[in-house]
Amino acid sequence: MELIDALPHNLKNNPEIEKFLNGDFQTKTFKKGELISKQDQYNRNIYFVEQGLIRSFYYENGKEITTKFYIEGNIMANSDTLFQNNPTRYNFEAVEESTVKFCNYAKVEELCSVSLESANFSRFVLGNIITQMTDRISSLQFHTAKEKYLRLIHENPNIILRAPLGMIASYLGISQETLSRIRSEI
Amino acid sequence: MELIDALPHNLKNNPEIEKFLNGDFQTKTFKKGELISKQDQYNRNIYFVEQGLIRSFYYENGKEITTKFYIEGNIMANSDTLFQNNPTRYNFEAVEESTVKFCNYAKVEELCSVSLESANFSRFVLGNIITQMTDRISSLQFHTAKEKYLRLIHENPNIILRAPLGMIASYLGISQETLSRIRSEI
DNA sequence: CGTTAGTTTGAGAGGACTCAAAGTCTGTGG
DNA sequence: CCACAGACTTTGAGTCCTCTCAAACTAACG
Repeated sequence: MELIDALPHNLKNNPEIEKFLNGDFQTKTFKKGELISKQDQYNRNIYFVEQGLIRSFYYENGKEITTKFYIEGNIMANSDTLFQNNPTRYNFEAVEESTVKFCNYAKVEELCSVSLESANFSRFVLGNIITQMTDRISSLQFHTAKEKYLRLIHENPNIILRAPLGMIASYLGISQETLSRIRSEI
Repeated sequence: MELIDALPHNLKNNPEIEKFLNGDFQTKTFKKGELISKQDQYNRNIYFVEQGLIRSFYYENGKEITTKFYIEGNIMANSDTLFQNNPTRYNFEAVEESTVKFCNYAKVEELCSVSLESANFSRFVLGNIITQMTDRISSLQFHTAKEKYLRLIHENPNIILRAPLGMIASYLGISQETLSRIRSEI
C-alpha cells in the first residue's frame, strides 16, 4: 500500500502535500527481526507501513511485551516522544520483512502549521487512532483470555496468521501456554 | 476550572476562539447520579468538565462497566459517534454533582475548518488523549489487580477518594470484592 | 431511624500462571 | 538434499490469583 493511496480524496493533488510526500519522506526496508527504532531514544520519526508486519514491544521482568502490531496502511510513531517529549519506552521490530516510508514529525508539524487541510487530516488520523485504542481498552478491561483471542481473530485475522504465538499472547496480556491451549480447544 | 484556563497561551485572545467560547458553549449542572448522555444515541456534543466527577460506563451481562473517569479540566465526548458515526455504547453519569460546558462537535469542526490555530489545538488535545490511553492500555495489559490499583493511586488519587469502590473496581477490570481485599491489605 | 446503597468478609471453584519437558518447525551448513 | 541447532509450540502438573455466591456489616440519606 502506497502512502498516497491512504489519503482522502480532498488531499490528493494538493500541492503542499504533494511536495511534502515527495520531498520529506524516505523509504527503508527492514529484514525480519530487525529493529526499526529502539527504546530510551528520542525518535521523532513517523512511519507509514507500506508492506510487512511490525510490532512495538518493551521489556518487563525480562519478558518481551508486545504492545501493538502494525500492518500495511498503518501509521506508527512513538507517541510518548512526540506528544510528551519523553524518551520512548518502546522498541519497533519487523516481524516480517517490512518496508516503511518515514519522515521526522517536525515536518508534519511544519506542514500543519501552514496547511489547514493537513492539520485537519492529521486530526482525522488521530481520531482514528483514538477509536482503535478505545476498542483495545475495552477488550483488555474485562474479558477472559479466550474472549480476547476470539475478538482478535475477528478484528485482525491477519495478525493471527502472520505473527508467532508468543507475540500474540503477550499482546493479549496472557501467557503463551494459555494461548496455545485456547487454540487447541477451538 | 474554566474552559478558558485550559487553553494554551497562543490561543487566548484569539478573536475566532473567543467568539466560539462565548457563543457556542452552554453550561449545565448535573446532580449526583444523573445521566448526562445515554447509550445508543448519536450524541455529538463535546463536554468540558468545569467541576465534579463524571464516569462513562456500559452494561455487560447486566453489570455496569466503568470505562473512564472525567474530572475538572478533562474533555469528554463519545468518540465512537464523533469519529465513526456510530450510536454510542456508553453512558455518562455524574458521580458527584458536576458542571460541564458543552457544544456540538460540528461547531468545533466548523471552527477547525477555518482556523489553523484551532485545528492545531485540536490536534494537540487528541495527542494528549492518545498518551493517556496508551498508559491505560499498558496498565490493563499485563498487570495484577494490585498493580493496577497501586498505579491508579499513583496516577489519579483523586478518583480513589471520590468514586465508590465498585466503579473503581470495574474501571480496573477487577471485582469489587478483590478490590476491597486489596485495600484491606495495604 | 429505617431503608437502601455501598463495603467487607468468608468459602469454594476455576481460570490462568509458572516451571518443566517433550514435540515440531525452519533454516543453515556440510 | 539431509541433518542438526535453535526457535517456536504443545502438553502436563501443581499453585495461586481472582472470581462468584452469600451473608454480614457500615454508611448515607430522606
